[in-house]
Amino acid sequence: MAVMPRISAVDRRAQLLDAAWRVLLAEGIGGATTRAICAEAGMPQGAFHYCFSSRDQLLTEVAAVMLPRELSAATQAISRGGTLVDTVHRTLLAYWELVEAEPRVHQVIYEITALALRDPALSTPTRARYAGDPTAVAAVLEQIAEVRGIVWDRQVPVLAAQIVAVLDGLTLQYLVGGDPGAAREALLACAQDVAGRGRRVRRVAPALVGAAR
Amino acid sequence: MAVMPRISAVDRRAQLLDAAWRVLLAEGIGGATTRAICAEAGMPQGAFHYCFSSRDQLLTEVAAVMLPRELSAATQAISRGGTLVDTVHRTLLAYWELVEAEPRVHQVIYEITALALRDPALSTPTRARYAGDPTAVAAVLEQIAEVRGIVWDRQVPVLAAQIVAVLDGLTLQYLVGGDPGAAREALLACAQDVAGRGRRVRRVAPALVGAAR
DNA sequence: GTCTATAGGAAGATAGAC
DNA sequence: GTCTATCTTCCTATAGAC
Repeated sequence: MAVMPRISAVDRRAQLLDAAWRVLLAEGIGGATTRAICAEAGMPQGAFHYCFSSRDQLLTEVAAVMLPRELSAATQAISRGGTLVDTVHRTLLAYWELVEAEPRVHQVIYEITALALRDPALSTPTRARYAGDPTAVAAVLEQIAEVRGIVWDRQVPVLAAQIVAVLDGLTLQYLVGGDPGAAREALLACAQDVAGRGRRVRRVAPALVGAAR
Repeated sequence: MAVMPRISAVDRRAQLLDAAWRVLLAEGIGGATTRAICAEAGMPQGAFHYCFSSRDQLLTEVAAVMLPRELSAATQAISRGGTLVDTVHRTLLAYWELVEAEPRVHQVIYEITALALRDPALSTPTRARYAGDPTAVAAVLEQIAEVRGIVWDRQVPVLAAQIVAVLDGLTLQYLVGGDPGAAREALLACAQDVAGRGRRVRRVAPALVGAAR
């Protein structure tokens, strides 16, 4: 067995956070023991508590870093072309492709969420995520409205809550059932429903104002 | 310490399943150890493996019994009065009231679901639930269509998947955020969307015309 | 057939060596 | 300041007593 080189605690922290994420993806929360994480990081288990005061603290930090990454890619996918349905649909799909590309990431998010409901230490980053997602989606909706010259005829936070719920629910269905086709159909249907709530307000041509209603 | 009375294995099984459910509700999956369950059932831990071959087996049986109970109450709430939106809304609310009344039950369902994604033994009852819910919802939709004399202008399985996703997602949001108001608003919005997919095909009796739509 | 003492292992954490 | 041998605890499961 090789002799352990002396490594600063801050470096070890980074290595452990990295290793923890890999273990979480591969083994889930149940498998993310301090021993497994240290093994993945190539260091003895005892080193763990030199960097983190507890397993809980590490999980909390992992959650704080990883949970917010989820939506960022999807919220940049707003495009101008096509119908309103297309625009909404493409935005939803941008998120969905993240789910299909990395289902494990979302699986871990659910595991962390479930754990956070029992463990006060984890609840802060989790609550932040569940408060942040609807807010981010609401921002996207506002952006779409701005770009397309429409208003939503439903309270935007309610619309956002609905969308987040559908995405979360479909993700869960997909993780359990593994049928991406069903999810994509539901996603299109959702896009149609959402687009159905858009009302034109910006003048395109005077003649259209009356027809738009 | 009291002497243990001799009890048949089948009776102990029932007691353990009962106790397991209570422990699951109170402590979650993580706290549902064989020891905790036996303590709750008032029997020594060693008795456990006389009735179940493993902790996994007990959890599987609990899941098989408990998961299907969830929707049954909600699917009996179809009423005829009011608009189509009202009918759909009341049906969704019937389910939602179960969530608000017993959030812990749904929390445990998510925990079992998350565990099942890692543990093949638990996947059977869980998959059954995730396949069964959309089917049950689809049946309710067919029933509503029949009662109201409409057809859905979207594939019923897709509509059902959407509804189940919204309910699952809102439940998760509610468990994390604890805001029933937000969920109820989103539920009403969902009911409006669903009702928007109903197309009248049968002429309703004159007396009902005023009340309908 | 019913029950229990005990094995056997893995977890998180720490005291103290270098 | 960096690292590791060891402690305590709590788990599931079994071998064998009644």
